[in-house]
Amino acid sequence: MLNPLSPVPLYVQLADVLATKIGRGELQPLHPLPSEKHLQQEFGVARGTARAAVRLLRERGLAMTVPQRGTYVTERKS
Amino acid sequence: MLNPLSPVPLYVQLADVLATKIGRGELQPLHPLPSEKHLQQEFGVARGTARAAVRLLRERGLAMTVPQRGTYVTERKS
DNA sequence: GCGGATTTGTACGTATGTATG
DNA sequence: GCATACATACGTACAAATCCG
Repeated sequence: MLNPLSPVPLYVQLADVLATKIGRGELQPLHPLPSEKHLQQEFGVARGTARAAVRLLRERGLAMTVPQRGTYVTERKS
Repeated sequence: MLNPLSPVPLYVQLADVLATKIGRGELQPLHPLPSEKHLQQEFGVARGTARAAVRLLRERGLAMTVPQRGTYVTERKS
């Protein structure tokens, strides 16, 4: 899935993977993203890396996080 | 300086301390902020905590970071 | 209401890479 | 070549809020 040898940081690669899934509709608006723990296990990264990827998605406006609840795909125009 | 028992996270407290110094003019626009290592030592926090504080300052528009150079106080309109 | 599981938040430490001076 | 400084990535631990049985 992710390439540790790429100059593109793992957390960026992971965010891109998730963003692509959102774009494809595999992850739908108002539905939860996989939890940090799930992302760790699925992609074999550390939690900090998974968190950084989710943070990037938030900064891109693709997701929003509710503390102690989870992170949800943002409802989007277009 | 910082209060570990406060409900306010250390990295927020640290960002506030730096923001106050900027506001007072103790840290001036276009001048460098203390390095992450310096912040660690001066405030007795881990590097991740110092980084989080600097990140918060960037998000607040108070500072900008140049990789491998340092973080600089942002030039501000009053 | 209680207890356990889940999930995010904070904080620590360490190591390595890369660019700058 | 060496020191500095930020970037990435790993790991660990505990806290706090939520959810569910």
